[in-house]
Amino acid sequence: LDPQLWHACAGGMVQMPTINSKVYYFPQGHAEHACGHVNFRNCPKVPPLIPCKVVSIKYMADLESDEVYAKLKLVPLSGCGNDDAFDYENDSVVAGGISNGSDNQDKVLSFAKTLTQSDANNGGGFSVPRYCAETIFPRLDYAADPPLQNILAKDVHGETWKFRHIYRGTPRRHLLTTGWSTFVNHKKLLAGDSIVFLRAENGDLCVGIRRAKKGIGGGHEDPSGWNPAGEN
Amino acid sequence: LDPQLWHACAGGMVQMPTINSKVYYFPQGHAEHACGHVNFRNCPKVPPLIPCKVVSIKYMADLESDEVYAKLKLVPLSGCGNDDAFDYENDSVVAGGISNGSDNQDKVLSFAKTLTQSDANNGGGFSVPRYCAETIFPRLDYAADPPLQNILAKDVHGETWKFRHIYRGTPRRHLLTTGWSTFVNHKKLLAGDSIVFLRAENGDLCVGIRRAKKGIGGGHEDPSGWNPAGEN
DNA sequence: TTGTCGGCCGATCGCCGACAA
DNA sequence: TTGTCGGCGATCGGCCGACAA
Repeated sequence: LDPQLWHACAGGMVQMPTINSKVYYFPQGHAEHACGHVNFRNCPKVPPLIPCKVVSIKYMADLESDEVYAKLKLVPLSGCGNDDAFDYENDSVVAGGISNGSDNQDKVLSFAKTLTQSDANNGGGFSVPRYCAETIFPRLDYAADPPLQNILAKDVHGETWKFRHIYRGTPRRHLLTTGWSTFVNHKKLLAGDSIVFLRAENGDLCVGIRRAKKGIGGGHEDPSGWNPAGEN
Repeated sequence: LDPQLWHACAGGMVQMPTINSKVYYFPQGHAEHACGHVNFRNCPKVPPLIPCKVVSIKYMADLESDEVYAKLKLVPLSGCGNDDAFDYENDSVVAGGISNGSDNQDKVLSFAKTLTQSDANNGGGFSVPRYCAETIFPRLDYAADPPLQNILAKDVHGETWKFRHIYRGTPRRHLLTTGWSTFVNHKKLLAGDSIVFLRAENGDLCVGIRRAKKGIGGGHEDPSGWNPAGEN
């Protein structure tokens, strides 16, 4: 999975350390994200935080939901629990290296839009914000009437999706029509979920999705749905 | 899962031992049905057959395919490998007890039909053989024009399916129309698969399915599709 | 600029009797 | 008796511009 697409799907709030950088591993924080309850009582020697070095990073995407996640391999920097051997004041910890996939962002453009009811209704298509159509999508021949093209986009699994991109209506607007509802149904998208379009360095168009936060009070989103992905 | 419905779905060729009856357990035969290869070389002491007593039987149905299977709990009758302690000549082994669910068959009627192309095509409904409609389905009021009724049938999971049963056409024939294609699509039925209707002792109508044999030369079926289930 | 709506057209679903095996 | 077919009417998917936020 392309790290650029991965970061575009994960959103600008997600930062990843670089290989060989130093980080803290928080066992309790990790345990809180486990599926089942993790009981530390039987192993009371677990320290609250463990200085580690990042050995490897695998950018992954769930096969069913397309949601992105990462596997990090961490190696403790000092002997177990011997915190004194580690320099807490060293800024290189945590700040040792951060990558949000935007190192060459001048070349990698991405855009995220939260789906409206009209986008998610199987009654029709997808309203493409002008910014997205003009900066991410392939150039449209505006001499045609109406201007239209077929666009191909690869998802996080490398699967290609085909959409009909048309510029029509009064006033004119960009729309995805044929192919869109197939995508919505197959990915089980609902109003509130987000879609990410990304133009890779090689010119390929990619598409990712970001599920709406479930649970209570999950994340405040800009209600305008204007989320240029990958920006701070 | 009702043993009567289970046997109707399994078909007349399937016989089950009764609880406490004596049977032979064939480890090699069992291994041949395992998903992966079972290697007996590391345990060469496994005898070719082991006399056992049937301790429990659970009638099951696969949650996805509706295919029926059973879990048997067997207890060896003698010390491991000491075959001499067992009376091979005793007819009670294997013949100790057989149940095919037809103990009170005079009350439990069932019928199986192999689906034709016309039945499985989502273009329409299901041609109900007269015998099935008249002996398994609820009585139809032939005074109406055309005679029709809604029938409810429980599948192996206890889920209820609704079908419109109508007697129409020239010449007259029994059909299932509304509700049938929903059932076919949900169960992913194909031409060649079989459907089983069963009238339980309490009068409830039940429906089961029997997938077509895959693989090479799998089972010769009566091409007429006439398979009164549960009969010898 | 773009979200929602009603109109409308074409495709598909599915009910029907005709006909024949 | 029942499997297959063509017809056809109802429903639905989905493309469209109008309109307003």
